[in-house]
Amino acid sequence: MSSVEPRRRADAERNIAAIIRVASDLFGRGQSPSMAEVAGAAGVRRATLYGHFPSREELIDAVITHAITHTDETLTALALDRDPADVALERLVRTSWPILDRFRRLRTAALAELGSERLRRHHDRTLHHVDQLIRRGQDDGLFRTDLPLDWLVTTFYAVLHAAADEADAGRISPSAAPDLLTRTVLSLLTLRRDDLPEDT
Amino acid sequence: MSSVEPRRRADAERNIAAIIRVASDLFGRGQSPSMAEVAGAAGVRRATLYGHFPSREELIDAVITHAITHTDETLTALALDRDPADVALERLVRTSWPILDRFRRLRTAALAELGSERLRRHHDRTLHHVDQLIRRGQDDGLFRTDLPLDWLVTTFYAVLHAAADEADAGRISPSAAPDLLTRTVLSLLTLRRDDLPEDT
DNA sequence: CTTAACTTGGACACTGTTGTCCAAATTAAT
DNA sequence: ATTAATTTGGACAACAGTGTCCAAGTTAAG
Repeated sequence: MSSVEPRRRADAERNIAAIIRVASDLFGRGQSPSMAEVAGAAGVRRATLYGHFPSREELIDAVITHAITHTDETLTALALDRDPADVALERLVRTSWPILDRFRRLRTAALAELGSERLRRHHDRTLHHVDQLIRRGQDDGLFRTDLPLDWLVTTFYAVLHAAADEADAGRISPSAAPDLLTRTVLSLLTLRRDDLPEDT
Repeated sequence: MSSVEPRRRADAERNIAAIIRVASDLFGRGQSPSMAEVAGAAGVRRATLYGHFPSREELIDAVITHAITHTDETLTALALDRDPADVALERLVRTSWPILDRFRRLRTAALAELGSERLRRHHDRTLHHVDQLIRRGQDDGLFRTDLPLDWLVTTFYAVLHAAADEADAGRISPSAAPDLLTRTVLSLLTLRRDDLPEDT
């Protein structure tokens, strides 16, 4: 991205970080905050915000870029290509589903405001993690193949999203969510077998 | 609602109908059209629109009311309380899932613009249909009970919504959607020995 | 055909948002 | 302690949306 670091002062660095942090949060909540709201939440004047991000578009772009990096790191650390696919999936859901959901919402917001063109450049390696995991599960005979991969991925995210909505609305407790989600997602993806051995 | 019919002229009646029709469509698509857009799409001047609906809020209110009536009629005609719950559910999904989804989006839009207070008066008898159907399925031992009813209802709608999004985006063909949906929803709701709670 | 209802076209005030600009104050770095 | 980067406070223009108003034109209904 930038080979030339313009030697920024520490307070500028701090403000930029704060702005991206709160903006990620606000946009990730599915809202569409004004620049004034972002600036206010970051404890900064509007002029400062515009000093760092010349336009709303560039702000969103920066937020997306940051989120991709962060999400990708998290998912990579989860080593989703290890262990049987259903085990890896459970690990993913139990520990990181809010991250996945936030990234999804951010992406939706960005899609609405930037259009699909500007978003395509960020070639979604984040979403690819899940894609590959589910495909692996299918290949290994753990996940169902009577429904197309794309559709399975879609429903997976749909359920995550629903859980996040319910949690936000306080209709399910954050502590109950992982269990609910894990069971739902696994029973959605795994092969139907009525002959399950009882070992757990 | 209205015991006093104000003796409207025929063209006014026509315009009101057109406005509600296009507004339902625009809001039901998940967009948030301006009054000008609604008026334009209805083939009417803004002044006329405001003549019938004094404010944006009242327009949305009218659209919601209309949608509830229409949706409720459709669902009632489906006689969801007849046949085994899974059969009734398949009937519902195969024939009327777009209606259900449109109503959901409308409700979301209204929630965002009117707030939850003004929306509570429309006491959601529409959503109740599905609620009762799934409960009946649980009571009859056809649907799983290892997940709470509310959560099952939520995921049901989440999957419908996802299908609608995919269809809108052209990623699944409208002809393939009912099959995909039916299979997904049924395998999500129906009982399987796999999902029995570990202990107890 | 006449009246009353309705629509039109356009103007207007008001609000919220984006984006720009600048002089003065503050703060980090050397 | 000096310099240069950065923030501040506020003003400003431009634009889009809501809601109001009205005089003149059109249309349905008796």
